[in-house]
Amino acid sequence: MDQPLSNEMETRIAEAATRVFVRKGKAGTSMQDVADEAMINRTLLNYYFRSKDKLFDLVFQRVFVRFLPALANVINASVPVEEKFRMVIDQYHEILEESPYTAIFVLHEVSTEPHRMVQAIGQSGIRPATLLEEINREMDKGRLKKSDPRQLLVNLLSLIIFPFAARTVIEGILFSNDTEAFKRFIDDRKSYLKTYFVESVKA
Amino acid sequence: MDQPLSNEMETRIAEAATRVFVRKGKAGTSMQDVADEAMINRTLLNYYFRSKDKLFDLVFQRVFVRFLPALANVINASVPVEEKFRMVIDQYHEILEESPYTAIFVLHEVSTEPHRMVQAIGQSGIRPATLLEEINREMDKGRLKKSDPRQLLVNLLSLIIFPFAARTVIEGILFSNDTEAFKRFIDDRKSYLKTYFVESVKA
DNA sequence: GTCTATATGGCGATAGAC
DNA sequence: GTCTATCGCCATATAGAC
Repeated sequence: MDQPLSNEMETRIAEAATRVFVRKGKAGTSMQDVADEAMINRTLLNYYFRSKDKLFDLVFQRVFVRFLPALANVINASVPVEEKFRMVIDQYHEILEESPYTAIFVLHEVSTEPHRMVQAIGQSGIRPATLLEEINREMDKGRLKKSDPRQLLVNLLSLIIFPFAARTVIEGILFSNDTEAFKRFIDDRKSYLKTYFVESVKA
Repeated sequence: MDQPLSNEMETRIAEAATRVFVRKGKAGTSMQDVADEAMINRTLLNYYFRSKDKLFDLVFQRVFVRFLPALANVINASVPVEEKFRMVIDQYHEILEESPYTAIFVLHEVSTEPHRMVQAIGQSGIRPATLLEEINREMDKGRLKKSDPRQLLVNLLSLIIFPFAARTVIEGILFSNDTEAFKRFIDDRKSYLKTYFVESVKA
Protein backbone atom coordinates (compact mmCIF):
# COMPACT_ATOMS: atom_id res chain seq x y z
CA MET A 1 0.00 0.00 0.00
CA ASP A 2 3.02 2.30 0.12
CA GLN A 3 3.52 1.74 -3.59
CA PRO A 4 2.24 4.77 -5.47
CA LEU A 5 -0.82 4.17 -7.59
CA SER A 6 -0.61 4.91 -11.28
CA ASN A 7 -2.21 8.34 -10.94
CA GLU A 8 -0.08 9.28 -7.98
CA MET A 9 3.05 8.35 -9.88
CA GLU A 10 1.98 10.31 -12.93
CA THR A 11 1.38 13.36 -10.78
CA ARG A 12 4.70 12.91 -9.03
CA ILE A 13 6.53 12.68 -12.34
CA ALA A 14 4.65 15.63 -13.79
CA GLU A 15 5.55 17.82 -10.83
CA ALA A 16 9.19 16.80 -10.88
CA ALA A 17 9.37 17.27 -14.64
CA THR A 18 7.83 20.72 -14.33
CA ARG A 19 10.47 21.82 -11.84
CA VAL A 20 13.33 20.61 -14.03
CA PHE A 21 11.99 21.72 -17.41
CA VAL A 22 11.08 25.18 -16.14
CA ARG A 23 14.52 25.62 -14.64
CA LYS A 24 16.67 24.28 -17.49
CA GLY A 25 14.46 24.39 -20.58
CA LYS A 26 13.41 21.51 -22.82
CA ALA A 27 16.66 21.16 -24.75
CA GLY A 28 18.77 21.54 -21.60
CA THR A 29 16.96 18.79 -19.71
CA SER A 30 17.60 15.05 -20.02
CA MET A 31 15.22 12.31 -19.03
CA GLN A 32 17.82 11.30 -16.45
CA ASP A 33 17.50 14.76 -14.88
CA VAL A 34 13.75 14.27 -14.57
CA ALA A 35 14.14 10.76 -13.15
CA ASP A 36 16.60 12.01 -10.54
CA GLU A 37 14.26 14.82 -9.52
CA ALA A 38 11.36 12.37 -9.20
CA MET A 39 13.69 9.92 -7.43
CA ILE A 40 12.73 7.03 -9.69
CA ASN A 41 14.49 4.86 -12.23
CA ARG A 42 14.90 6.45 -15.60
CA THR A 43 13.18 3.57 -17.37
CA LEU A 44 9.99 4.26 -15.46
CA LEU A 45 9.61 7.54 -17.27
CA ASN A 46 9.22 5.70 -20.54
CA TYR A 47 6.70 3.40 -18.93
CA TYR A 48 4.48 6.32 -17.87
CA PHE A 49 5.28 8.69 -20.72
CA ARG A 50 6.37 7.12 -23.94
CA SER A 51 8.72 9.92 -24.95
CA LYS A 52 10.34 13.14 -23.84
CA ASP A 53 8.12 15.04 -26.26
CA LYS A 54 4.93 13.69 -24.70
CA LEU A 55 6.15 14.50 -21.22
CA PHE A 56 7.17 17.99 -22.23
CA ASP A 57 3.85 18.65 -23.95
CA LEU A 58 2.08 17.89 -20.68
CA VAL A 59 4.41 20.09 -18.64
CA PHE A 60 4.16 23.03 -21.00
CA GLN A 61 0.39 22.86 -21.06
CA ARG A 62 0.25 22.75 -17.25
CA VAL A 63 2.50 25.77 -16.90
CA PHE A 64 0.97 27.85 -19.67
CA VAL A 65 -2.58 27.29 -18.51
CA ARG A 66 -1.77 28.73 -15.08
CA PHE A 67 -1.27 32.16 -16.68
CA LEU A 68 -4.72 32.28 -18.22
CA PRO A 69 -7.17 32.24 -15.29
CA ALA A 70 -5.41 35.34 -14.03
CA LEU A 71 -6.69 37.13 -17.10
CA ALA A 72 -9.93 35.22 -17.62
CA ASN A 73 -11.28 35.78 -14.08
CA VAL A 74 -10.49 39.45 -14.28
CA ILE A 75 -12.11 39.96 -17.65
CA ASN A 76 -15.46 38.70 -16.38
CA ALA A 77 -15.40 40.47 -13.01
CA SER A 78 -18.00 43.18 -12.34
CA VAL A 79 -15.65 45.90 -11.16
CA PRO A 80 -14.35 49.18 -12.64
CA VAL A 81 -11.59 48.80 -15.17
CA GLU A 82 -8.95 50.38 -12.90
CA GLU A 83 -9.79 47.72 -10.33
CA LYS A 84 -9.31 45.08 -13.02
CA PHE A 85 -5.81 46.39 -13.63
CA ARG A 86 -5.02 46.05 -9.95
CA MET A 87 -6.39 42.51 -9.95
CA VAL A 88 -4.20 41.54 -12.89
CA ILE A 89 -1.16 42.90 -11.08
CA ASP A 90 -1.99 41.00 -7.90
CA GLN A 91 -2.73 37.71 -9.62
CA TYR A 92 0.34 37.67 -11.84
CA HIS A 93 2.57 38.62 -8.94
CA GLU A 94 1.13 35.75 -6.94
CA ILE A 95 1.99 33.26 -9.70
CA LEU A 96 5.39 34.70 -10.53
CA GLU A 97 6.59 35.18 -6.96
CA GLU A 98 5.83 31.52 -6.32
CA SER A 99 7.64 30.27 -9.44
CA PRO A 100 9.75 33.07 -10.87
CA TYR A 101 11.24 31.07 -13.76
CA THR A 102 7.95 30.27 -15.46
CA ALA A 103 7.93 33.59 -17.31
CA ILE A 104 11.24 33.11 -19.08
CA PHE A 105 10.48 29.42 -19.58
CA VAL A 106 7.24 30.06 -21.45
CA LEU A 107 8.73 32.88 -23.51
CA HIS A 108 11.78 30.83 -24.50
CA GLU A 109 9.95 27.62 -25.42
CA VAL A 110 7.27 29.47 -27.36
CA SER A 111 9.98 31.39 -29.18
CA THR A 112 11.82 28.26 -30.32
CA GLU A 113 8.65 26.26 -31.04
CA PRO A 114 5.99 28.76 -32.06
CA HIS A 115 3.48 26.05 -32.96
CA ARG A 116 2.90 25.58 -29.23
CA MET A 117 1.16 28.96 -29.13
CA VAL A 118 -1.56 27.93 -31.55
CA GLN A 119 -2.57 24.82 -29.66
CA ALA A 120 -2.17 26.43 -26.24
CA ILE A 121 -4.42 29.34 -27.15
CA GLY A 122 -6.93 27.03 -28.78
CA GLN A 123 -7.28 24.93 -25.64
CA SER A 124 -7.43 27.94 -23.34
CA GLY A 125 -10.53 29.69 -24.61
CA ILE A 126 -8.95 33.04 -23.75
CA ARG A 127 -10.64 36.12 -25.23
CA PRO A 128 -8.43 39.18 -24.84
CA ALA A 129 -10.73 40.95 -27.29
CA THR A 130 -13.29 41.27 -24.49
CA LEU A 131 -10.87 43.18 -22.28
CA LEU A 132 -9.68 45.31 -25.20
CA GLU A 133 -13.28 46.30 -26.00
CA GLU A 134 -13.91 47.30 -22.40
CA ILE A 135 -10.76 49.41 -22.38
CA ASN A 136 -11.93 51.00 -25.62
CA ARG A 137 -15.34 51.88 -24.15
CA GLU A 138 -13.70 53.47 -21.11
CA MET A 139 -11.55 55.55 -23.45
CA ASP A 140 -14.65 56.67 -25.34
CA LYS A 141 -16.36 57.61 -22.09
CA GLY A 142 -13.31 59.73 -21.25
CA ARG A 143 -12.36 57.74 -18.17
CA LEU A 144 -9.09 56.49 -19.66
CA LYS A 145 -6.61 58.45 -21.79
CA LYS A 146 -7.25 57.79 -25.47
CA SER A 147 -4.75 55.48 -27.18
CA ASP A 148 -4.52 52.07 -28.83
CA PRO A 149 -5.99 49.66 -26.23
CA ARG A 150 -3.51 47.01 -27.31
CA GLN A 151 -0.62 49.30 -26.41
CA LEU A 152 -2.15 49.79 -22.97
CA LEU A 153 -2.59 46.03 -22.46
CA VAL A 154 0.99 45.34 -23.57
CA ASN A 155 2.22 48.08 -21.21
CA LEU A 156 0.47 46.42 -18.29
CA LEU A 157 1.84 42.95 -19.02
CA SER A 158 5.34 44.33 -19.74
CA LEU A 159 5.52 46.17 -16.43
CA ILE A 160 4.39 43.09 -14.52
CA ILE A 161 6.21 40.24 -16.25
CA PHE A 162 9.52 41.68 -17.51
CA PRO A 163 11.19 42.10 -14.10
CA PHE A 164 10.70 38.38 -13.50
CA ALA A 165 11.92 37.37 -16.95
CA ALA A 166 14.97 39.61 -16.52
CA ARG A 167 15.47 38.70 -12.90
CA THR A 168 19.10 37.58 -13.22
CA VAL A 169 20.11 40.70 -15.13
CA ILE A 170 18.33 43.09 -12.79
CA GLU A 171 19.53 41.29 -9.69
CA GLY A 172 23.10 41.42 -11.01
CA ILE A 173 23.19 45.02 -12.24
CA LEU A 174 20.94 46.84 -9.78
CA PHE A 175 21.33 44.71 -6.67
CA SER A 176 24.82 43.18 -6.87
CA ASN A 177 23.28 39.69 -6.82
CA ASP A 178 21.57 40.31 -3.48
CA THR A 179 18.51 38.08 -3.84
CA GLU A 180 16.78 39.45 -0.76
CA ALA A 181 17.14 43.02 -2.01
CA PHE A 182 15.61 41.97 -5.31
CA LYS A 183 12.67 40.34 -3.53
CA ARG A 184 12.02 43.53 -1.57
CA PHE A 185 12.17 45.45 -4.83
CA ILE A 186 9.55 43.15 -6.36
CA ASP A 187 7.37 43.39 -3.30
CA ASP A 188 7.53 47.20 -3.38
CA ARG A 189 6.84 47.07 -7.07
CA LYS A 190 3.50 45.35 -6.65
CA SER A 191 1.99 48.32 -4.79
CA TYR A 192 4.05 50.80 -6.81
CA LEU A 193 2.52 49.51 -10.06
CA LYS A 194 -1.00 49.62 -8.68
CA THR A 195 -0.71 53.36 -8.10
CA TYR A 196 1.75 54.31 -10.87
CA PHE A 197 0.13 52.39 -13.70
CA VAL A 198 -3.47 53.19 -12.84
CA GLU A 199 -2.55 56.85 -12.41
CA SER A 200 -0.75 56.98 -15.75
CA VAL A 201 -3.70 55.66 -17.80
CA LYS A 202 -6.51 57.69 -16.19
CA ALA A 203 -7.78 60.58 -18.31
CA MET B 1 43.14 33.75 -53.08
CA ASP B 2 39.47 32.84 -52.88
CA GLN B 3 40.26 30.74 -49.82
CA PRO B 4 39.16 32.66 -46.74
CA LEU B 5 41.97 33.85 -44.53
CA SER B 6 41.99 32.78 -40.93
CA ASN B 7 40.37 35.97 -39.68
CA GLU B 8 37.74 35.93 -42.38
CA MET B 9 36.81 32.36 -41.51
CA GLU B 10 36.62 33.16 -37.82
CA THR B 11 34.28 36.05 -38.55
CA ARG B 12 32.19 33.91 -40.85
CA ILE B 13 31.86 31.21 -38.21
CA ALA B 14 31.09 33.71 -35.48
CA GLU B 15 28.31 35.30 -37.52
CA ALA B 16 26.81 31.95 -38.47
CA ALA B 17 27.05 30.72 -34.89
CA THR B 18 25.38 33.89 -33.64
CA ARG B 19 22.40 33.39 -35.93
CA VAL B 20 21.93 29.76 -34.86
CA PHE B 21 22.59 30.17 -31.13
CA VAL B 22 20.32 33.21 -30.86
CA ARG B 23 17.53 31.39 -32.65
CA LYS B 24 17.72 28.00 -30.91
CA GLY B 25 19.60 28.60 -27.67
CA LYS B 26 22.86 27.02 -26.51
CA ALA B 27 21.46 23.65 -25.45
CA GLY B 28 19.23 23.41 -28.51
CA THR B 29 22.08 23.97 -30.95
CA SER B 30 24.56 21.33 -32.15
CA MET B 31 27.94 22.00 -33.68
CA GLN B 32 26.56 20.41 -36.85
CA ASP B 33 23.87 23.11 -36.95
CA VAL B 34 26.55 25.79 -36.78
CA ALA B 35 28.68 24.10 -39.42
CA ASP B 36 25.70 23.84 -41.77
CA GLU B 37 24.85 27.50 -41.27
CA ALA B 38 28.47 28.48 -41.99
CA MET B 39 28.52 26.00 -44.88
CA ILE B 40 31.74 24.33 -43.73
CA ASN B 41 32.73 20.90 -42.48
CA ARG B 42 31.92 20.26 -38.86
CA THR B 43 35.53 19.40 -38.05
CA LEU B 44 36.64 22.87 -39.02
CA LEU B 45 34.73 24.31 -36.11
CA ASN B 46 36.99 22.44 -33.74
CA TYR B 47 39.98 23.69 -35.62
CA TYR B 48 38.97 27.34 -35.15
CA PHE B 49 37.22 27.00 -31.81
CA ARG B 50 38.32 24.17 -29.64
CA SER B 51 34.95 23.55 -28.06
CA LYS B 52 31.29 24.45 -28.17
CA ASP B 53 31.71 26.30 -24.87
CA LYS B 54 34.43 28.54 -26.26
CA LEU B 55 32.39 29.31 -29.35
CA PHE B 56 29.32 30.06 -27.30
CA ASP B 57 31.24 32.31 -24.94
CA LEU B 58 32.31 34.42 -27.89
CA VAL B 59 28.80 34.58 -29.34
CA PHE B 60 27.21 35.51 -26.04
CA GLN B 61 29.74 38.24 -25.41
CA ARG B 62 29.19 39.68 -28.90
CA VAL B 63 25.43 39.75 -28.47
CA PHE B 64 25.36 41.02 -24.91
CA VAL B 65 27.82 43.82 -25.53
CA ARG B 66 25.58 45.25 -28.26
CA PHE B 67 23.02 46.15 -25.60
CA LEU B 68 25.39 48.23 -23.54
CA PRO B 69 26.42 51.14 -25.78
CA ALA B 70 22.73 51.96 -26.07
CA LEU B 71 22.79 52.73 -22.38
CA ALA B 72 26.37 53.96 -22.02
CA ASN B 73 26.17 56.59 -24.79
CA VAL B 74 22.94 57.92 -23.39
CA ILE B 75 24.19 58.17 -19.85
CA ASN B 76 27.01 60.49 -20.86
CA ALA B 77 25.03 62.67 -23.28
CA SER B 78 24.53 66.34 -22.40
CA VAL B 79 20.77 66.50 -22.88
CA PRO B 80 17.75 66.73 -20.57
CA VAL B 81 16.74 63.51 -18.91
CA GLU B 82 13.49 63.22 -20.88
CA GLU B 83 15.54 63.36 -24.05
CA LYS B 84 17.70 60.55 -22.67
CA PHE B 85 14.61 58.40 -22.23
CA ARG B 86 13.70 59.00 -25.86
CA MET B 87 17.22 58.11 -26.94
CA VAL B 88 17.11 54.83 -25.02
CA ILE B 89 13.81 53.96 -26.70
CA ASP B 90 15.20 54.73 -30.16
CA GLN B 91 18.46 52.86 -29.68
CA TYR B 92 16.95 49.70 -28.22
CA HIS B 93 14.30 49.62 -30.90
CA GLU B 94 16.99 49.89 -33.53
CA ILE B 95 18.84 46.86 -32.12
CA LEU B 96 15.74 44.77 -31.42
CA GLU B 97 13.98 45.45 -34.70
CA GLU B 98 17.08 44.27 -36.52
CA SER B 99 17.46 41.06 -34.48
CA PRO B 100 14.27 40.45 -32.50
CA TYR B 101 15.35 37.19 -30.88
CA THR B 102 18.34 38.61 -29.04
CA ALA B 103 16.19 39.73 -26.12
CA ILE B 104 14.78 36.32 -25.27
CA PHE B 105 18.14 34.70 -26.04
CA VAL B 106 20.05 36.82 -23.53
CA LEU B 107 17.36 36.47 -20.87
CA HIS B 108 17.17 32.68 -21.27
CA GLU B 109 20.90 32.00 -21.29
CA VAL B 110 21.54 34.30 -18.36
CA SER B 111 18.72 32.64 -16.47
CA THR B 112 20.14 29.12 -16.92
CA GLU B 113 23.77 30.15 -16.44
CA PRO B 114 23.76 33.15 -14.10
CA HIS B 115 27.55 33.25 -13.85
CA ARG B 116 27.58 34.80 -17.33
CA MET B 117 26.13 37.98 -15.86
CA VAL B 118 29.04 38.57 -13.55
CA GLN B 119 31.70 38.35 -16.24
CA ALA B 120 29.61 40.16 -18.86
CA ILE B 121 29.01 43.11 -16.55
CA GLY B 122 32.62 43.15 -15.47
CA GLN B 123 33.87 43.40 -19.04
CA SER B 124 31.30 46.03 -20.01
CA GLY B 125 32.15 48.83 -17.60
CA ILE B 126 28.49 49.78 -17.44
CA ARG B 127 27.49 52.16 -14.64
CA PRO B 128 23.73 52.31 -14.25
CA ALA B 129 24.29 54.08 -10.94
CA THR B 130 25.15 57.22 -12.90
CA LEU B 131 21.80 57.28 -14.64
CA LEU B 132 19.98 56.44 -11.42
CA GLU B 133 21.64 59.37 -9.68
CA GLU B 134 20.65 61.73 -12.45
CA ILE B 135 17.05 60.53 -12.25
CA ASN B 136 17.19 61.07 -8.51
CA ARG B 137 18.43 64.65 -8.92
CA GLU B 138 15.65 65.41 -11.39
CA MET B 139 13.14 64.08 -8.87
CA ASP B 140 14.59 66.30 -6.17
CA LYS B 141 14.37 69.31 -8.48
CA GLY B 142 10.70 68.49 -9.00
CA ARG B 143 11.02 67.83 -12.71
CA LEU B 144 10.18 64.12 -12.42
CA LYS B 145 7.53 62.55 -10.21
CA LYS B 146 9.09 61.29 -7.00
CA SER B 147 9.55 57.54 -6.74
CA ASP B 148 12.25 54.90 -6.54
CA PRO B 149 14.55 55.66 -9.52
CA ARG B 150 15.16 51.93 -9.98
CA GLN B 151 11.44 51.35 -10.48
CA LEU B 152 11.43 54.03 -13.15
CA LEU B 153 14.42 52.52 -14.92
CA VAL B 154 12.89 49.03 -14.81
CA ASN B 155 9.63 50.46 -16.17
CA LEU B 156 11.46 51.97 -19.12
CA LEU B 157 13.32 48.78 -20.00
CA SER B 158 10.22 46.63 -19.45
CA LEU B 159 8.10 48.72 -21.82
CA ILE B 160 10.79 48.61 -24.49
CA ILE B 161 12.09 45.05 -24.30
CA PHE B 162 9.16 42.88 -23.22
CA PRO B 163 7.16 43.10 -26.47
CA PHE B 164 10.16 41.68 -28.31
CA ALA B 165 10.76 38.93 -25.75
CA ALA B 166 7.08 38.01 -25.88
CA ARG B 167 6.78 38.49 -29.61
CA THR B 168 5.41 35.01 -30.38
CA VAL B 169 2.77 35.24 -27.67
CA ILE B 170 1.66 38.76 -28.60
CA GLU B 171 1.69 38.02 -32.31
CA GLY B 172 -0.42 34.90 -31.71
CA ILE B 173 -2.96 36.34 -29.27
CA LEU B 174 -3.36 39.93 -30.42
CA PHE B 175 -2.56 39.64 -34.12
CA SER B 176 -3.59 36.08 -35.14
CA ASN B 177 0.00 35.38 -36.18
CA ASP B 178 0.02 38.25 -38.69
CA THR B 179 3.70 39.21 -38.63
CA GLU B 180 3.22 42.41 -40.62
CA ALA B 181 0.53 43.61 -38.24
CA PHE B 182 2.88 42.97 -35.34
CA LYS B 183 5.64 44.95 -37.04
CA ARG B 184 3.30 47.91 -37.53
CA PHE B 185 2.34 47.62 -33.87
CA ILE B 186 6.00 47.78 -32.85
CA ASP B 187 6.66 50.69 -35.16
CA ASP B 188 3.70 52.61 -33.70
CA ARG B 189 4.90 51.68 -30.25
CA LYS B 190 8.23 53.44 -30.67
CA SER B 191 6.63 56.87 -31.00
CA TYR B 192 3.83 55.92 -28.61
CA LEU B 193 6.35 55.17 -25.86
CA LYS B 194 8.24 58.39 -26.42
CA THR B 195 5.15 60.43 -25.62
CA TYR B 196 3.37 58.07 -23.22
CA PHE B 197 6.35 57.18 -21.04
CA VAL B 198 7.89 60.64 -20.87
CA GLU B 199 4.47 62.11 -20.08
CA SER B 200 3.86 59.58 -17.32
CA VAL B 201 7.06 60.32 -15.41
CA LYS B 202 7.03 64.14 -15.60
CA ALA B 203 6.04 65.85 -12.38
C1' DG C 1 5.08 -1.92 -12.03
C1' DT C 2 9.82 -1.87 -11.52
C1' DC C 3 14.16 -3.24 -12.43
C1' DT C 4 18.79 -4.63 -15.40
C1' DA C 5 20.64 -4.88 -19.69
C1' DT C 6 21.03 -3.31 -24.11
C1' DA C 7 20.01 -1.41 -28.80
C1' DT C 8 20.58 2.60 -31.60
C1' DG C 9 21.78 7.00 -32.80
C1' DG C 10 23.74 11.67 -32.33
C1' DC C 11 26.92 14.47 -30.03
C1' DG C 12 31.56 16.73 -29.12
C1' DA C 13 36.18 16.12 -29.93
C1' DT C 14 40.56 14.32 -32.00
C1' DA C 15 43.95 11.68 -35.06
C1' DG C 16 45.95 11.53 -39.24
C1' DA C 17 46.09 11.87 -44.44
C1' DC C 18 46.58 15.39 -47.86
C1' DG D 1 43.72 24.62 -43.56
C1' DT D 2 40.63 21.19 -44.83
C1' DC D 3 39.12 16.83 -45.26
C1' DT D 4 37.80 11.53 -43.85
C1' DA D 5 37.58 8.34 -40.37
C1' DT D 6 36.88 7.25 -35.86
C1' DC D 7 36.79 7.33 -30.73
C1' DG D 8 34.16 7.65 -26.54
C1' DC D 9 30.24 9.38 -24.42
C1' DC D 10 25.61 10.25 -23.35
C1' DA D 11 21.00 10.56 -24.97
C1' DT D 12 16.35 8.31 -25.90
C1' DA D 13 14.00 4.32 -26.13
C1' DT D 14 12.92 -0.65 -25.68
C1' DA D 15 13.34 -5.80 -24.49
C1' DG D 16 12.92 -8.95 -21.14
C1' DA D 17 13.54 -10.83 -16.29
C1' DC D 18 11.20 -10.60 -11.91
